[in-house]
Amino acid sequence: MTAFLPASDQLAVITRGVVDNPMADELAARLTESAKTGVPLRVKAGFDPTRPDLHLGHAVLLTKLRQFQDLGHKAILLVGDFTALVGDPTGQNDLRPRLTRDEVNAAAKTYTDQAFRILDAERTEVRFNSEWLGAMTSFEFVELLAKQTVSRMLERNDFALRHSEGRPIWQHEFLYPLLQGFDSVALTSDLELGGTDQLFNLLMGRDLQGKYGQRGQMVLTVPILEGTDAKVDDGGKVVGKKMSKSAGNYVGLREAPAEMYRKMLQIDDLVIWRYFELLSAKSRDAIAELRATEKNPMTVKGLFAKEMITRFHSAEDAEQAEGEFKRVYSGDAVPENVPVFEFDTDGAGVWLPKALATALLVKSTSEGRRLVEQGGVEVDGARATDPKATLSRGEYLVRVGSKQRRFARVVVR
RNA sequence: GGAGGGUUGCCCGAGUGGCCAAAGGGAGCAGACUGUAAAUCUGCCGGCUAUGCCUUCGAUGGUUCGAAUCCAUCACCCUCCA
Repeated sequence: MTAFLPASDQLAVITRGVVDNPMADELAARLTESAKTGVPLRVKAGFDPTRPDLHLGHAVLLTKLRQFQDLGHKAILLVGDFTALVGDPTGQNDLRPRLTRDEVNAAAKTYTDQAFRILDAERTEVRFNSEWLGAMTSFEFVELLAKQTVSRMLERNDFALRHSEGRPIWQHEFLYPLLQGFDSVALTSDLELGGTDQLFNLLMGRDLQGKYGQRGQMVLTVPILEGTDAKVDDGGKVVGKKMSKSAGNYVGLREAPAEMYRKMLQIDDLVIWRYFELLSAKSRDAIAELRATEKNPMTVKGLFAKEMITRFHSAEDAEQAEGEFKRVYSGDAVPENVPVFEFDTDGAGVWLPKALATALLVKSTSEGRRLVEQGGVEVDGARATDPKATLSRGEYLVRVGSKQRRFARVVVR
């Protein structure tokens, strides 16, 4: 039997960074109850495996789940392999492309590994919702549909918005909240965590559980992390799209340390505090003190980047990433592991834009040509200016851009 | 089932027979400036070893010397009526 901390101590941890805690009283009561009986709460958090990579945005939620785990509660990681096929309309105002079974399986496969960079694998219950949703009969399915009204579904913000603007709402999108809610029934969940955009779906779970004769789950929502391209407006508020791979403003949990470091250092000076608040293990007081004393934004971002890389890789990787970044960006040094591309031309040479495209530094020879014309290309440290230039037999170090600084070694024979 | 409106490049959105690879805005990229960021200014922003060629304006056919623009059919979306 697990020994639980007093409910008040647990609450202090649990409520940090939480946005919505609509059943605060019930939560306190049930923590007390659980501490008394020694029965842990079943805490559910789910992700749909729509993309093969988890990123820092997911880490916010997983970190919260980990906290429950560390308090002795049962963490349930739900992999929405069935719901991924349906597609949650959340966040997008229009239909998102449907995924194939293969895409979902591929994503689900790498998924739990990544989650376990944050969760303790030993103590996590991993479940896939195809287990029950895939096994449902048509009759059971209709029973589920009969538990909710259309008008209630239309209360959901993005449905209401689309409905009023005359944009399409598809039947399968409409179903999504019911399916997610049914997961809570199948798992007899006591509490579900989700992003703020999930509030409707989470409450749907509570509602459905009641209709299936269960004690309805409590819900907590955590903030949606803005992407690395977010800004701070005049009022000091962080504004920006949520972090997502499709928006290209993410830091993936599986990314190489050097890449993570670069991305995190390029976060806006003020936005970095948002990241600290949502992801750092530092206490709020420690963060406030840092903010008051450390005025160099580069130092602040470096601290954050190192903390994250240490968590997802190792302390050693974090040191290396920092060293590499300083060499490459602050000095003129070349990163390690520059990809090498060889061209066999019988001495004829390679047209520079062609070489750039082949080395994947640019998308097309047209783009390569443009970048040369704009002075964005260096060969062996000297700016290339002639878009018609040809690299003759030899070995070259080619660099494109200064923000991204893509490098390649080009060997011409 | 009926009537009407719509489908343009990454996104929004002009364009109703040649001057359209297609206005404008946003996003993005490069340069200058920098601290890696922001702001600002400048340039680019379908492909092709290129003063030209090829592909693109929902799809397919057609009219025409010539179509994103006209016609036909199809698909999809929206609105109103039933």
